[in-house]
This record gives sequence, structure tokens and C-alpha cells, in this order.
Amino acid sequence: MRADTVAAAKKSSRPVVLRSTAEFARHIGLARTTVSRVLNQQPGLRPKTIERVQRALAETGFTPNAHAVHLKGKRTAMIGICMEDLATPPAVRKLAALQRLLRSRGIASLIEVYTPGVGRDVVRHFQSLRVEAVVFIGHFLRDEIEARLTELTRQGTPHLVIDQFGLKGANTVALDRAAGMELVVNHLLDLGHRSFGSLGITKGPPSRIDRQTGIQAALRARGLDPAACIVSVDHLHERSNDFEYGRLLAGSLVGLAERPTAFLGYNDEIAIGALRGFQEAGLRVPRDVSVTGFNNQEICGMTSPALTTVDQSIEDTVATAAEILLGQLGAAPTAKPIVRTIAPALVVRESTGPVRA
Amino acid sequence: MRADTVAAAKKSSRPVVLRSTAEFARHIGLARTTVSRVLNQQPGLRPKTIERVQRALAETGFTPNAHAVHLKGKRTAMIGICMEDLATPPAVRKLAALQRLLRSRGIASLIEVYTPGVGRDVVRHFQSLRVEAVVFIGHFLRDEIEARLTELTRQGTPHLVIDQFGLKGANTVALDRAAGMELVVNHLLDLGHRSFGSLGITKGPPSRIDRQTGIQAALRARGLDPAACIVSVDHLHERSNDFEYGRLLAGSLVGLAERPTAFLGYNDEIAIGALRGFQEAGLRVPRDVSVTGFNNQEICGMTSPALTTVDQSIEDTVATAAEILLGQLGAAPTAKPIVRTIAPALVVRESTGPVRA
DNA sequence: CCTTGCGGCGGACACGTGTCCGCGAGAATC
DNA sequence: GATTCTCGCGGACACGTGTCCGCCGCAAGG
Repeated sequence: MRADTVAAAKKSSRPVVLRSTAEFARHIGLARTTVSRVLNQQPGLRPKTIERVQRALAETGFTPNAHAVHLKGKRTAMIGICMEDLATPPAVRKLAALQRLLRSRGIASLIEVYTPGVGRDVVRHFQSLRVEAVVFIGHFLRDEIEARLTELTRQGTPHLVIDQFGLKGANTVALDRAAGMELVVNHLLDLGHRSFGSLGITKGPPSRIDRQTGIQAALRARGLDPAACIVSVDHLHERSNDFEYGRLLAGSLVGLAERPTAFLGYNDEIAIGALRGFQEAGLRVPRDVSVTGFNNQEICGMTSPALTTVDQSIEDTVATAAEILLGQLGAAPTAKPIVRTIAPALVVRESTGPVRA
Repeated sequence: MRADTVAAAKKSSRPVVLRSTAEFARHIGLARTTVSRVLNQQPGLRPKTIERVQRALAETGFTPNAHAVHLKGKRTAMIGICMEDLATPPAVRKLAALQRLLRSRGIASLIEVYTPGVGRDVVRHFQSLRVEAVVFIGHFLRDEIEARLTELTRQGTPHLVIDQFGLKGANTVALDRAAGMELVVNHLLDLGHRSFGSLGITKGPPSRIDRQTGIQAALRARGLDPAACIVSVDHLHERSNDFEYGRLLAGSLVGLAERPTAFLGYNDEIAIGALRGFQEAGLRVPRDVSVTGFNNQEICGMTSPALTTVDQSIEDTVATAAEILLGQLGAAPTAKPIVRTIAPALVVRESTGPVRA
């Protein structure tokens, strides 16, 4: 009987699909329990038997059902990652680095984009899969995200928010964006600039507020009035965070009666778009105007002129995030939320220069 | 008794973690089967009871264990996606689009980076989770990937390869890269160019071979000898696909005795890097040399000069991919592999111009 | 030949769920 | 008040696995 099944399987070029340890064991003529022992490295088996099972495992490609295994109490070794989107390069870089780090620890990543509205379903799905933690990367609607965090905490699932600062009760790792903008503004002040144009930094969500805070702090520290020296036409064009928005803004800023001498970009894309916009209008950077970005993406070194910007230190962020996450996995839930701040660094290139006399 | 547990839970600010339908049912004073019926929308229940369960569901955040559910035979509604890396923007865009499309069909995406060597484990893990299909995005080692596909087929798991063309027995969706390069070369030939410089297209893996095929076809069609009119110094610098490699190449190409008049970029990054490199050397684009990219990333419209490149039509690719995938899910395995080719489009901008007389 | 021990067999249970089915309490109907 | 109907209860089974445990065939040692 057993010999028959083996022979039959070997003859047919398309062997039977094996979907359970029982089927697999029958296929190779052993008991289910014996196979299970090999899979779980239990002692008391002949080396010959172990090797026999393992070869068959490799040949057939059989894999034990993870769902059943987890049901028996083994850890799922999965975490859920909620992304604001997959279109923001720095966020994707964080995702990539985090995924790699967790992978090396044997943890798989379930990745979903958290769209406002269906976000609840996404987190519920993670919960139902009994992930060991949920990570949020990016910026989300405050109320919505806090509701998700409450749900997670109630079910005892650890969480971590990367990038978004100031959420109540949230474990957080975020760049100190205010400090980043302080660096930028101080650099420009040192170059003699006293009037600044906004490239998408006014009003809006926390990621912009943080930047404003930094700008204002830097100006006040030198005795300047933020309201008086910042100009914004951000509202003139439909808001987005891409190149084109920056280009349009530059177009609108060029003709201003009291045109600022330096322009502060919300991110590198907008700044690069503005670079193009200013050049299209016949201005030269940094001779006529200075422009700064934020994030220090690779492209910043390749534009003409190369872009002065703020580096995020993604490695630090992700390393810190992983440390927090791994620390939470086995342990009991922490009472106080863990909050870590990452220090930014100014990268001076060619797009900023002294004010022309 | 039952009233007690409810009251106790309501009193303590940290309610008990509910990890099974049984616990949840006890918590709200109902039978497990009743809760199960609500969850699975079975008839024969009073609206009042249904509402009572659903409110408790929302309040406690309880979620039935997906592993147990799948074990009972319900579909997992998950697919596995293997990425070559998360650093190639067009690949990430495909990932994002595909993930979104599948999400809207109720299918979750498990995403892993397939590093050569540990790739086997990744696919095995997908298999053990009984994903409904496995997708590969990017270019992989031929032998390794074909081994993975064989394993998948043997276990009856549908697959799809996006981007990599010509794998034996593989369901494939890929851009016709050869056709893309033909468009580029024809465009340059029309502008009078007869000598071409390689920016990272010589030798190497399939993604480069495809491009070479297209270039050679275009040249031969006009009676030119590819070997005679293509110059390459690709080997002079350590290979990578980023801006810096392009910049270095340009630096080495500038001083050539018989410097070509047009340069063909493997991708946009290398082309943009070359743009910068040529400009640093004092050349003007496109007056002195023409440069082309590949992929049509957003940045191409913002460089100075804006980059002539080939558009991938990612929407087409992903739509086709989703169509194939969704078609495979319920159905029986197809005998013949499905192969679809996506047509590229030339996008002419400012980085290409007529040869100077 | 009998004893001993090794190593594989196979039955049993639990994990959390969906589903079926018989039961019974309470309400509605006559 | 007796009958019928409604609807929730709770026992049972199966899904695939890990683990425990008693059993037994077989070979080695006395």
C-alpha cells in the first residue's frame, strides 16, 4: 500500500498536491506524528529517518499550514505596517529598512495603505491575524489614528507610530522637524536673508505646523517678527506635495512686489519644482533667490543647482523604531508611552547663497 | 453570573482582553454559536440581538481569529508579493497600485523583499500561510526564480511575474523594453545622431539585454552597425542604478577622443546623473550632447533641461496584472503560461536635440 | 530462549472557528 | 388553558497541527 502511493507519485509528472502533514506522511510512508517530530526538532529519532523526511520535504515543497500552527499557540511572527501612502520616498525608505530589519529577526511584515475611512478595517484585519504589533508610518488624521491606537491597546497589541509626533498615549519615533527648520532658517539668516517665502509650509496638518514652529522660533531668537518676514501664496494653487506644486508656486512668487530673497520648501519635491519654476522665469539660483528643501533625497545632489536641504537620518529612525518594537514583543505592555526624537542635520549645497547687495 | 462579568468589565478601565468568540460571548452574556451566527450573517436572529452583538463588537474591538477561520476552509484572501527591492521607484509604484487594486477586492497583500539566497524561505512562508497567489515584481536570478515558480506550480499556487520577461513557464506581464529603446534610438536618428554612448546599458542581466536588443534592431533597420556606433565605458565605475553612477559615467565620457553625440540612459536616475556630470564638465545639453532616460518618473519634467524618456504606463501594467491574478484565483490552473506585453511610449522633452553641424 | 531498549506507530486532546441539530423557554395564537 | 411558533442555548464535529503516551516490532545482549 504505502509503497504503491510512493510509486504512483513518482510516476506521475504532476504529483498530488499535499495540503496537510497527514497527507504528506502518508505520501512518504511514515506516521504523521513522526513527521511532526522532525519538523519540530524533537529528539529520539534516527538520523536516517530525519534525513528521509527532510529530503521529501525539499522534493515535494510541502509546508505545514501556518494557520494551524499558530492556532496551537506558536507565535505568528508577523507585524502589521500601516502606511500613509507608498508615494512618499522617505516613508518608503523607512518601510524598506524596517522590513529588512524585522525580516532578519524572522518577523514577516504585513503591509497595507491606511486610507482614511477604511483604516479601521485594515487594523481590524491585522488584529484578526493576531499580529504581534502594528506600526504606522506617516501622518494620519489625529482622531482616527488615536481611535485605532485605543483599540490596539485594549486588545493588548503593541504599537508604534513613526513620523507623526504628539499623539496622545502613542509610542512615537519622529524626526524633530521644528529643529530641522531652525537649522535652515539660521543658515539663511547667516547669509543675510531677512524675508522668506513659503513653499507649502503654511497652515495645515501637524507635519506643517512643526515646521512653522521651528521657523518662528529661529526668527524670534534673532529678534525678528515671523508674521512680518514670511510671505505665502500657498493657497493660490491646489495643494499637493509634488514637483508641479512647487513649480506653480514659484511662478506666482516671482511677480510679487516685495519678493522674498529665500524660499523654504516643505519637502525636496516642492523645492525642486520651485527651482525649475524660478529658472523658467529667468531667475538664477542662488544668485537671485535661495531655495531649500527637506528630506535630503538622493536627487538633491543632482539638480542644477544642487539643493540645500535637511537630512532625516532614516537609519537612526528605523534603528530606534526596531529597538522599541523588539523590546515590546515579549514584554508586558508599558504604562507610559515611549517617545523618541530624532535629530535632523542641515546639508548645505548650492541652492542657497548670500543676499545680493 | 453573567451580569457579574459584564459589570466587572465595565467597572475596570482596562477590560479583559478577549481572544476568542467564546470569551466574547460569555462577556456579553450570549452563546458562542449565537455570536458566530451574527458574524456570519445567518438568518433566524432577532434584529435586537444582532444589534446587541454588533455594538459589543465595536465597543470591545474583538476580532475573530483569522487563523481559525481559514482553518475551517474559508479563503485566506491574501496574496504574497515578492519585491526585488523597495528602492526602485517604478517598482514601488507598481506595488502601490497593485496593492490598492487588490485591497479594493478585499485581498490583503503580504509583502517581502526577495533577497537572493533567502528567497526560498520567503516563498515557503507564503506557501505556509496558504496565500492565494504569489506575485514577483522586478528582476531576479533566472535559475532561482524558476525554481520558485516550479515549487509554486507543484503546490497549485497561481503566480505572476511583473517586469521580468522570458522566464520559462511563467505567467508574465512586462513592458516591451526593446520597443522602448527602439523609440528612443529612432528619435535620435531622426535628429541626425549617428554615434551613441551607453549610460549603463551594456552587458548584464535581462533588463539590460532587452534594451540592447531594441537599440540594435533600430540601428540595423537604418543600415547602421551597432558595434561601430555604440561606445561604452560602463565598466569603468562600480555598477549601480543611481544618480551617482550616471554622473561618474558622464565624467569619463566627456574626455573621449571620439565622443558620441547622444547618450542612452538605462533609467532616469543614471540619465539625470549624467546630465549633472556633463554640465559639471562644461557641456550644454542638448546643444553639445543629447541624453535620454527610461521610466518617465515625475522628476524628469523638473530637471534642467527636462529629460526625454520612455513612459512605462504603469497603470496598464498593473491593470493587466490584476486582471490575470483575479482570473486565476477561483479557476483551475492554466496549462499554458499567460504572457502579456505592455507598449511603451516616448516622451520627448528638452534633453534631446539636433546634432550641431 | 528471554530480556532490554530503541524507534516508530497511532490514538487522544487542545487550539478557535463555522455549522448543524435537538432542546427548551417564552410569547403569541386560538 | 392548550397549542404553535420564535429564537437563543449548548452539544457535537471538523479543519491541521503539536504534544503526550501507551503500544509494539525488532534487534542486540545475556
